[in-house]
Amino acid sequence: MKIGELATRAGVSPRLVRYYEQQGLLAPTRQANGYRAYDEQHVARVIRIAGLVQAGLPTRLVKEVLELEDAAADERPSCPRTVADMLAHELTGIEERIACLSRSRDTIRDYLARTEHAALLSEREAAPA
Amino acid sequence: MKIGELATRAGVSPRLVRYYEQQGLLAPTRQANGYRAYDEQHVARVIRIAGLVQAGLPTRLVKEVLELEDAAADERPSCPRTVADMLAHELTGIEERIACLSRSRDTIRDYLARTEHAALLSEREAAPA
DNA sequence: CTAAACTCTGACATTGATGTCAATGTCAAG
DNA sequence: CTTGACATTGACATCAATGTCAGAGTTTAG
Repeated sequence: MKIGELATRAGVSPRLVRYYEQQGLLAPTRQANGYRAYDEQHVARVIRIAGLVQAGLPTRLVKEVLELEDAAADERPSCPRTVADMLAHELTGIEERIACLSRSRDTIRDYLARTEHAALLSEREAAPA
Repeated sequence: MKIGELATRAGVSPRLVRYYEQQGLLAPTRQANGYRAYDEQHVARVIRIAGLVQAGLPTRLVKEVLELEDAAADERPSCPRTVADMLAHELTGIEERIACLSRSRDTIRDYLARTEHAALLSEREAAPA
């Protein structure tokens, strides 16, 4: 699959896909003509990348998380202490973000529930965005 | 309290505090000399703002969420349908971010647990950042 | 009183994530 | 073969979030 299809399926622009590649987050193969070639896994990966970036992680961090997932098959991955420290630190940051977002979610949810538009909440469940 | 103390206590730069004000997120009073004056609530608010921004919400959204919280005291707040729609939409976005971050959190957590540095996890609980 | 530390405003710089445009190549359909 | 859609690279533009600096006033410590 070429970049246009990938981008459409992942819901981003081709430009962004190239940017992610430039940041080392994506490594498509190339066809003889120089076109980038993607497969199904790349679609999922781009969606994941965009989600993390959207959630406030800098691409540098996204890269590390994805590398972890890639290496997740290893049973007992080796990991120098310094890297482990970094990850533990990042983990804390992520947990803080989750806590912050959860609070916002509750705020909005409660608010909608108390307005005359509570129906929107169940609507969303029926037909998720 | 003046901007310097506020900034220190909230863990951000004075510059950022002024920026948030400029974005309509903060409305300090002024002393006779023109200095901005803050109270305890402002400290919490700035921390909250920084957290939301850090978590990937644009200031425009942060503003709306905070306004909601401010008005949360109202029992049956009125809310035009269009605004409610917007909020419902944002709620979905926030939920997606939470899901994405949660997955990253699990990835990192599992990874650390499987390395020889699992101890870092419990360390963090003892002495949170 | 003076010097250091802080504040104000306003302008300019930067970084990260994207968009856009240009010049060129490729491919598929008519 | 030609035209239109899509690809490539690279440069430039933009927007939000911040940093930094300058010039001027204020406050506080010595």
